Amino acid sequence: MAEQQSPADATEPTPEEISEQQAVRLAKRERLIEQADDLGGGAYPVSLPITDAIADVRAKFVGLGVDEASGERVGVAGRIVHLRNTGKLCFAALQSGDGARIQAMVSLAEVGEEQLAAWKELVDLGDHVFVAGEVITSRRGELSIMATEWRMAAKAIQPLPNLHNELSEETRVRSRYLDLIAREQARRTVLDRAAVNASLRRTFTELGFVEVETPMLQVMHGGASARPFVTHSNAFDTELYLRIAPELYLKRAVVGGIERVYEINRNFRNEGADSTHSPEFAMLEAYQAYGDYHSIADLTQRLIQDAALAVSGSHVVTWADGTEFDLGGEWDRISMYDSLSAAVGETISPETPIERLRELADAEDIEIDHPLHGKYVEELWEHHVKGGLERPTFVMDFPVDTSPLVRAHRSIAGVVEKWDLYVRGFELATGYSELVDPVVQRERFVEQARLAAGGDPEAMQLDEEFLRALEFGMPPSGGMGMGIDRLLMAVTGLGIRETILFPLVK
RNA sequence: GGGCCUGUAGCUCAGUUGGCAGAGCAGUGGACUUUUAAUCCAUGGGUCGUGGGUUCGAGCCCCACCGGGCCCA
Repeated sequence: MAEQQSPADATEPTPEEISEQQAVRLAKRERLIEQADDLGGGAYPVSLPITDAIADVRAKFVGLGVDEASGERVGVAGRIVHLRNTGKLCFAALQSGDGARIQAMVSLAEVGEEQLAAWKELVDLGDHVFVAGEVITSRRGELSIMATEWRMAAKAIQPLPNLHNELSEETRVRSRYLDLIAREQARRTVLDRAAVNASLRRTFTELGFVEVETPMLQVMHGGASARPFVTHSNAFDTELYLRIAPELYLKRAVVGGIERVYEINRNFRNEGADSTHSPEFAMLEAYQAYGDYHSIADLTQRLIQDAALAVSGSHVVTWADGTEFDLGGEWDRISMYDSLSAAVGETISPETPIERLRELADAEDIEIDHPLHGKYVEELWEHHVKGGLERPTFVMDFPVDTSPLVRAHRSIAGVVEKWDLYVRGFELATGYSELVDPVVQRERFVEQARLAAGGDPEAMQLDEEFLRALEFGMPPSGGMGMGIDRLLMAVTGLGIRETILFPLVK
């Protein structure tokens, strides 16, 4: 070709920056574009005469035998994940986004010398192509389309990874799009997550709950104990916080009369990031006026069981590694103090002196940071009871001094109406009978503010606006929070990095 | 925060005692009308994470930094 440097070359990567394979493919792209009229519309045609999805063709012709012709024509498009040619006959496996594959056959007899040569010269593994032709089966019985026409649908400039090896863990996470092309489980996880989200919303809707969206950028951060991300608003010339929880706004909604309210959205916590903690994570919170921690436990069990049903078709879910896990039936509700008492062989209650708790902790070499009664009880409980929980279990009635924003138990002194739900060994959700007395709430906030002033970066700020809302009267309510990523882990058995489509990576 | 492992071709990985940088797939040229990770012939491709150091000589040894992973706290 006599054509010299075109102006476009100036903006393209220099040869030093691209691999040999990219250079080859860029040249093929140029040819497709230059000879668009002869080559079916260039490298990136705007539309293609597709008649059927690959999966539909597979389903429709499932009964076709070996080396048979159906007599029916289709036009399909897909990414080439396998490519062979034998001189006058070429084979390609086309894969659609859902992973469905079909074989395309491009033969001299059907497309002619020119189109066959163009296919062999210009089509690479990884390209999206369109083929139209009769649905047949090959001599080996493979369902195929004997092309009478082919077109480039989207030319790939980067070579596809080798699909015969597993992608490295890092490539999977950093280049999830490749993971999705290569791995069925990656595709399934995306669908499972969507199914879980849809199921949650469906269940909430059936139960009369209203979905709202509350601020992600907040002037005050609150609703949880965690370090926030700080950002700056130019318009207000003030610092803003990315929310650590939606709680204080959802409660305002309840005050305003949205009596069954929930939000599914992202929270941000400026803390350690590792394989089980992501700085941003999807969270569900729900509040139910005239409910309490019992009714909200009922709700939580229903939400999770419905989600399991949506993903697995059963309350018995099958994890990625093949093990079955039963999320069905009524889940146990055990008391933290009672279960701890049974485990250590003596009665532990809110009246148990802290000295005795310290002795029990020392005997097990458990180190405690904050020497509160409740801290000892929770640590001892985790040590003695938590590991033995097999079935999903609500652990109820926590010590008051470690749960400052929860309503006191209606009949047991020193205990609050709070539960944690343990599934598969980790804390999946937490629920409360919400504290709605504005005077008590203010006292607890003041205490938190005192801790903050003392340098505790996780302590809550005193949210005067929230307290004012409470002073207008919030009905007695149950509330719960659940991590969506953890729910996915419980239902699918995957690790957290697998459940997040694009985890934060440096 | 501590310990251990890891980074080499587009992808997945080898690389011996410190002595010419390797394989499979992918690519390029050729043969082949039924392939399924086809086969056969020929062949190109490397800032060995980055920067220092030791050495006649460093992918390999030492130091620092960057990225990733595992265990512990």
